Amino acid sequence: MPDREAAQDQALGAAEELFYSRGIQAVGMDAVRNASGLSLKRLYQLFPSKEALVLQFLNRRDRQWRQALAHYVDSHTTPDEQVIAVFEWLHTWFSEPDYRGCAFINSFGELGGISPEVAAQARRHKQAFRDYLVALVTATGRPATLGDQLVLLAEGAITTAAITGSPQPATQARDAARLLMLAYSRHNRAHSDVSQ
Amino acid sequence: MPDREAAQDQALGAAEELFYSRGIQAVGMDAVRNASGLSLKRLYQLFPSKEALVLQFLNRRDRQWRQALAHYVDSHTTPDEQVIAVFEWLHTWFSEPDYRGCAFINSFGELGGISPEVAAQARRHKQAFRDYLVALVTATGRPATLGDQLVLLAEGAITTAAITGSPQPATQARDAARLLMLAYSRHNRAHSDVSQ
DNA sequence: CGCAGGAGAGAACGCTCGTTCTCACCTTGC
DNA sequence: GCAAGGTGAGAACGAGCGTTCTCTCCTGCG
Repeated sequence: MPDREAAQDQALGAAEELFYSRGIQAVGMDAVRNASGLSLKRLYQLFPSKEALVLQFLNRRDRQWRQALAHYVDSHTTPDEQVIAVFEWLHTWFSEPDYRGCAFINSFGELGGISPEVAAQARRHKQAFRDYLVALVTATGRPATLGDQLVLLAEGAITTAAITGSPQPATQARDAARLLMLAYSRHNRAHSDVSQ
Repeated sequence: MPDREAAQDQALGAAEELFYSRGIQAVGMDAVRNASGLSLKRLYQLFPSKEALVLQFLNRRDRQWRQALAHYVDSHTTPDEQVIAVFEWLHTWFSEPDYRGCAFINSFGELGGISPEVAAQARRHKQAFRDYLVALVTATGRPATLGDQLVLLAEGAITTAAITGSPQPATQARDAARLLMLAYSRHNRAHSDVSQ
């Protein structure tokens, strides 16, 4: 049984590339077999079913995505810069040549209606991102409300960049984020009243 | 040949409900047959293939969605109110019991990687929404830049509401939109400088 | 009244998918 | 050296898909 962990990683790597670029249902286990170099038998002793492979793919993707984001944000020092860094990182992500949106939004759209596990995984991922961004925002002394608004800008940029094929939404979202941060800055806070 | 148009509408109505709630690939032509009450033979003489049915479904959905939005917006008078009305309408949409996000984002995630036609249809729909919102924004005397930012808020609200299952993102997006409109109002315009 | 033609219901076909099985082969411990 | 068990390659299987075909029935017109 040579290196179960390495084989799993190889399978998940191949599955990620295929699932992300073509969608999940359009990719058969034969394609994963060919791309990973593993035999079907080995694949099925590493993952009991395709659904298990899909869930582990989402799990791995969640870990890697959040880690890459946090790594970039950590390279910035002030809290305000760290919030803006999120949108800068989005821009580099959108610029990847085979960028095709958020794997969790895509999976939710494709399977969320028929697979509660996939829907739950998407929910967890988005919740984790929201918690992370809200923490960055509250570290600047601003309210969580702003964090939720910035989440919407980021999510909107993710799907708009995917469909238009341009990284520009990241810049637009960053500019809007700057304006909202200004609106919520200590100096302006007393004057802000957006209630009807 | 009794009423080809009515039969098409019946088929498209059934297809819409199934495709939207369960995804496209998960719905077979048999399911469309059962839901529409049409025979398979009739279905195939109305639409030459499943792909044609899918594209017409997206076409119809685009028309109906934009018409419903425009109808709600038109019931408001001032340009500023009309912009905000977009987010109010989103809230009522998100509150529908079987809301499951934007059919075009979902279709793009599921089939955009393997069907250029589906990807193009999603692009067209989002472009039309963007043009509409930008027109509403410029009618208030504010720049198109703001329109693009509000598009991101709306798109983010659409997916966040779908995944979390709550209509609350519409309210958060509306509040953020109000703040951005304030930031871009004539009074503040000279002082806004968000460049790095 | 008879018959041609189209419609409905669903069986059938070819294909692909997820999953399992076969079988020859290779390793490995005694 | 050899039995035993695990492996790889791919065939096989059952189910489900999109699509087409069959067959029966109904309809409407001469």
